[in-house]
Amino acid sequence: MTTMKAAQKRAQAKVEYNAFLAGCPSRQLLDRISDKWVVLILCALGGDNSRGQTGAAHADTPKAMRYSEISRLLAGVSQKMLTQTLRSLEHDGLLTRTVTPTVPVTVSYELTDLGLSLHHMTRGLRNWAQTHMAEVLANRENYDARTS
Amino acid sequence: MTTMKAAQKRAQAKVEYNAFLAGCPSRQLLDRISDKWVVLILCALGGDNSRGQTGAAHADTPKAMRYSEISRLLAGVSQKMLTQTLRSLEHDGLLTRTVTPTVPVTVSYELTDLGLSLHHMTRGLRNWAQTHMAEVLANRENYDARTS
DNA sequence: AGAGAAACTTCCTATCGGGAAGTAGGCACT
DNA sequence: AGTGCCTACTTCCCGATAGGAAGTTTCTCT
Repeated sequence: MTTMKAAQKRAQAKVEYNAFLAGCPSRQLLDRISDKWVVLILCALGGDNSRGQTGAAHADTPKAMRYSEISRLLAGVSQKMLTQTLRSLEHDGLLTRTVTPTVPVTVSYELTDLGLSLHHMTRGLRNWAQTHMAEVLANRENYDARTS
Repeated sequence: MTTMKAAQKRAQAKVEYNAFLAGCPSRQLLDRISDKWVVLILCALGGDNSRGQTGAAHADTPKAMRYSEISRLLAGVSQKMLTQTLRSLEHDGLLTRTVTPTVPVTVSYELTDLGLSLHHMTRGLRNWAQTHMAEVLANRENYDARTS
């Protein structure tokens, strides 16, 4: 990693990434995005906030949200994890952090195009969880009954 | 009404589950599937094993794999986590575990239809990680340069 | 008899997430 | 003037959890 320009390196490396390899950067990236808080934050910022509309694809209305808004929507997230996860997503360029020096300072977060592209995946995950919940529950009962 | 058909039940349940609520079962399910080992195992069993083909969608050839095969493919997974994760996926009905009493016992794992449907999501995640790796790397450099 | 192989299981420890309390800095009310 | 409250964090402590390594079981081959 010395004389090659970053852009060149990236272009060449694209073919080489394989998330199954422990040392591969794409594996680390996959590890990071395979995180419950990452998925939920992307869903929140991607606009599929309320319940319902789980099955059908509907227009995304990605919207900027304030720290406290996200905190309220993602019931159960600790402030520490929220801040930490938002920072890492900002670091990777998935969202932008904007500070407005209002009365009490206002910080808003918004998905970038890159973040939006990942949002398509996370929205799918959330929808899957909600639509197949009943099936999974049935399978669990079944399994527990068999192994009792 | 216990005579409700599964499809109906699912359709109704859809409206009720909301992964944003901390207590909702679908939230717990989302937490479980938003796990790096879950994603990688599903990718492995779903058939997109080798490197390459990062961008284009290609035919899945879900295949049964032995414990040791998975262990070898997912470099870096500990035996404990592999066993644990496979059990939880079996418990939820995403894959089947088959023991064949051969010379040294052979255990093979295979995706169920439910697991296969989730595989579509996880494959997307893996592809996303591999195709956008370069972009993320660039964003990180950028971020670090700005905040240095 | 002893080695070896597959698929775990158990134990120990390092790391990580959650809970709660503390911080900054500006306004607003008494 | 001082007390208190607001947002968006940061810090600290502790219990839960992931990882590494070694042990277990059962059978076969040498």
